[in-house]
Amino acid sequence: MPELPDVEVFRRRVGAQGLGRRIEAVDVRDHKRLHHVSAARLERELRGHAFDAVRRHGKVLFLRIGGNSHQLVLHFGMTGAVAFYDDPDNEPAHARFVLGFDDGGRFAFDNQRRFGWIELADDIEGYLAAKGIGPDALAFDADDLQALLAGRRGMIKPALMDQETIAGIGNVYSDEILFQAGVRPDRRVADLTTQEIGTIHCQLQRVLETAIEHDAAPAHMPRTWITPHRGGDDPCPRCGGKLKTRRVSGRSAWFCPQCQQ
DNA sequence: CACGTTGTTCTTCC
DNA sequence: TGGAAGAACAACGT
Repeated sequence: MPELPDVEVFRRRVGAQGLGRRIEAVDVRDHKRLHHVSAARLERELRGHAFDAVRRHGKVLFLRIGGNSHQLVLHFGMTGAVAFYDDPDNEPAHARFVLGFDDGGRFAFDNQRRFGWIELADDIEGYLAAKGIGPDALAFDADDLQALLAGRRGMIKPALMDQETIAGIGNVYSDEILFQAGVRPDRRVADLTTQEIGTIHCQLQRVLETAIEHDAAPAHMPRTWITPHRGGDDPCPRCGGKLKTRRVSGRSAWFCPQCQQ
């Protein structure tokens, strides 16, 4: 489920392998992935150009098209990745959008469950403003978080997941942040102390940065994390007690009732 | 085969 | 009132 760490890994992949390569073929395999842009327009804007910059904001990836300075916008929904490959046999199984470079290499937007989308934007700031997407989760301090959460009446987990409040955190990492911070997902934001919000901010940074260092692969996360134990009968990695799951705001939250208050 | 997963949209509710 | 939460939706592999 591509959240901020996953998309950051994709950003680095594009930065390392996707810049400066001239695009000569544009292959839209699934037209329903295109939002507010036709395949013809996309082909016209991409062909003959190369990406010259790549940025991430929250869960959204922006590839700047050199020459016209438009942004190719990628959102992955709940599944997906970007892939570079030379041998067509190495194409990912669910490539919905494929670019061919003039050096023979290819780029694929892989999106098994087709909840992702592709757009074209004039500029990043305008796109984020139009979508109402809030500040990136790695771009603010504890005081900012305090301000972002001020006046909220709901629970902390959905607040962390609200992309208009904070961009980049989804179901899995919100649980991990709250587990590390020792705060239950269903705690009311209004009842949190300044110190608890400070702890949440600290863990938010640490969890996301650590996840990026581990290539956002759940199996590679520290054993002291709850993420690798989601969905199973594993005991709490911290106290050995029984983990609990509960629907919070329509999502399954996993937490430890002993370690989290 | 019901489930789980995301963002969006609509509805319900305090 | 309006902010939150919930339900439905779109897709598909397990």
